[in-house]
Amino acid sequence: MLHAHDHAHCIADALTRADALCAERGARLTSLRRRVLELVWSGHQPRGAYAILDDLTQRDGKPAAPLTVYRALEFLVEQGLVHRIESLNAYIGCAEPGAMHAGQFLVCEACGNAVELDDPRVDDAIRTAASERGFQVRRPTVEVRGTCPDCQKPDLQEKSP
Amino acid sequence: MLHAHDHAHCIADALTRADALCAERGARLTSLRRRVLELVWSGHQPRGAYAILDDLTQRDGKPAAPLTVYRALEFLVEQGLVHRIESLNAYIGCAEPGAMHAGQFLVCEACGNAVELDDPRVDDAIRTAASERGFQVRRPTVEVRGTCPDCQKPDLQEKSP
DNA sequence: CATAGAGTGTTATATCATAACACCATGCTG
DNA sequence: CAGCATGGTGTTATGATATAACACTCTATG
Ligand SMILES: [Zn+2]
Ligand SMILES: [Zn+2]
Ligand SMILES: [Zn+2]
Ligand SMILES: [Zn+2]
Repeated sequence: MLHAHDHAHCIADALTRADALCAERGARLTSLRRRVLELVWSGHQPRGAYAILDDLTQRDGKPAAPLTVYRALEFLVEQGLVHRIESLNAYIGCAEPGAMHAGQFLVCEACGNAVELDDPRVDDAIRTAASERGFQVRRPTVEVRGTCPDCQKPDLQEKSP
Repeated sequence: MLHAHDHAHCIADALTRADALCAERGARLTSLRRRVLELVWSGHQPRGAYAILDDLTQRDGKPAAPLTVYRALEFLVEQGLVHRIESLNAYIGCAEPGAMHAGQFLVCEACGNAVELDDPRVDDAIRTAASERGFQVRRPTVEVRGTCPDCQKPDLQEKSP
C-alpha cells in the first residue's frame, strides 16, 4: 500500500540505513549526497536528475549545476542506495540496500509509483536463460510497465508519495 | 553466432518480413520507413536515432531532421519491427516480428551486440511475481548487460555486425 | 602544518527527444 | 475529373538529459 502512508518514516528510515551502510563501508556520505538521497526519496515516484536539481535550487537556497546532482547520484547508485530506472531516465531510492542488486521494478503508468520487486524467481529465470546461451550476466535490468493495485480501482488515483 | 555471418541475409530477410507484415495489416511501410528499418538493421548492435540520422544524411544524399527519424522509428516500434533498448537509448531490429512482444535482450558490453532472448520462462516469472502483488502488466522490459560467448574468449572481439 | 586524494563549483558542450506548423502525397467522394 | 480528408513528410525551434575540462576546497593523515 503506497497510497496513503507515513512517508516521513520511509525517508527517515532510508537515511538511517544509508548512514549505517556508508559508515560500515568507509564511504563518505557527505551532506550534499545525503541531501540528494533525501530528495530522491521525496516520493515513491522515480525522480529525474533535473527535478532534484530544481529541488536543490528552490527548496534549499543553493543554485546548483547538473553535474553536482549527477555526481551525487553516481555515488548513491554505486553504493546501491539508489537505482536508476532506465525507461524513465529517473532515479528511485532502493528498498533493500545492503545486499547489492540491480533491482526489478513495477512501474505504474497511472500514478507513476515504482515499487521494487527483487524476485529471486525472475532473477533465476534470467540467469538460466542467459547461461544456456553462454552469456555471462553482469547486470540484469527489469522494468515492468503496467497498473498498480490501487490504480486498478476506478476510485482514487491520487499521485501520492 | 553473431560474429562472422552473412549479415546481408539478415537485412534482406528482415525487409521481406516487414513488407509482408505491413501489407497484411494495411500499414504503410513507406520508402522512408523502409530505409530507416534497413539502417536499424545495419548491424546487430543497437543503433541510436542520431546515428541513423547521419546515415540518411551521409550514406544517402538526403539531409534529414531528427523528427524524420524519430517518426519512422515510432512507426516501426508500433508495428513491432523494431525494439527500443531503454538502457542504451537505441534501437534494434526485432528478430521475431509478427508476434507482438516487448522483447528481452542480452547486451554484450564488449562488442555491443544485442541478441533477443524472448524466453517464456522469464516472461512467466515476471507475470507471476507481478500478479502476486496485484500488479497488472502491460509491457515488461528486460535488458541484461554482460558478456556474450564470443567475447568471453580472449581472442577476437571484433565489433562485427 | 603539509600534503595527497577525494569532493565540489563553474562553464561549456554533447546527446537524445519533441512541439508547432506548413506542405505534399495518396486515396476516396461526389 | 475536382474537391476533400487523411496521413506522411519537411522545417525550424526548443526542451530534456548527460558529460567534459579544469580549477578550487575540504578532509583525513602523518
Ligand atoms: Zn513512503
Ligand atoms: Zn498506480
Ligand atoms: Zn546479421
Ligand atoms: Zn560480445
